[in-house]
Amino acid sequence: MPELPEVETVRRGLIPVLEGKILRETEVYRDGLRYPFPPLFRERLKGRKILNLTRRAKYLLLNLDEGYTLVIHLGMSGRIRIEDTVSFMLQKHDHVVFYSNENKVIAYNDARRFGLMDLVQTAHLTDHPLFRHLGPEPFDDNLTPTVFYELLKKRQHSIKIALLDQKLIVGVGNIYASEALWGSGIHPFRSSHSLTLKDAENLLDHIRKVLQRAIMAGGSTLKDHQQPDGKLGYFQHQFAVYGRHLADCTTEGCAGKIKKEIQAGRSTFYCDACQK
DNA sequence: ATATATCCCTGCGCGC
DNA sequence: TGCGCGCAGGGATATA
Repeated sequence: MPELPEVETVRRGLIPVLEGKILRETEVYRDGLRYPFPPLFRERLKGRKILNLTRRAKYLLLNLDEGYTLVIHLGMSGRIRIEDTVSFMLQKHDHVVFYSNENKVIAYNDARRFGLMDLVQTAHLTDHPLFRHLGPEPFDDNLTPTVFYELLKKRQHSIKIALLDQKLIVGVGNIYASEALWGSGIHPFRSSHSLTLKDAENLLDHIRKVLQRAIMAGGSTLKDHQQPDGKLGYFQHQFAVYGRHLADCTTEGCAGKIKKEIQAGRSTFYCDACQK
């Protein structure tokens, strides 16, 4: 499910369809997802112009006129698809459907309903309970290796668990945490505070590379996806370790096999031989 | 402040 | 083909 690159892919795919457009109508097919929809959700969205689409952590933000922001989180199974009004068919687990003034339909589909939507005042977004404690964006220039190192130093957790904590750094989920650690040659069970400045620099570099690569992959498949079925944000990745339990490690000269272990209830994939 | 367990819900793939 | 089971990429919350 969606980590930062998937949300970013969805955002980029929605821009041509939604930016500068009007939300003509919104239909909801249940009271809420993880949380109930806010009061007067449909009414307050009606007729709003979408100024632009941004992203914070794994949240997709539709910034509207009149000072509102529609906050969307895809949770574990949230998907967005684009269709034309004339051919639109409601599918199983379509919970929210937006109709634009240009006869496009944006359907939010979420089987597990771990996603969420909220409508908040743009000016107060950073005070929102879901946003208040978010850590730095991975691509933020202010997140230097030294800053990252200092953040990691404070944590008692293993480095893998620390990376999943959105208070430390946002956007990294279970897949890319394993991938970035493998790329850095850092063992997922090492304690966060044991990392040296050099380790932190190396890890930050690989987090950025892994996320960037995934965004590029999403972007390249986006064109294909957008044509017939309009589905955004899910595409085939090439993972080095994630889901490759017992397969050969692909590090050059490494004869190791990929291991899978549970950390804090989540699967971690790594290579014992080349991650230290 | 930080660490752990639990919960939200449905679908899918696997072994039998 | 069907059934039961374990597992799934997120994150809030309660509790210590």
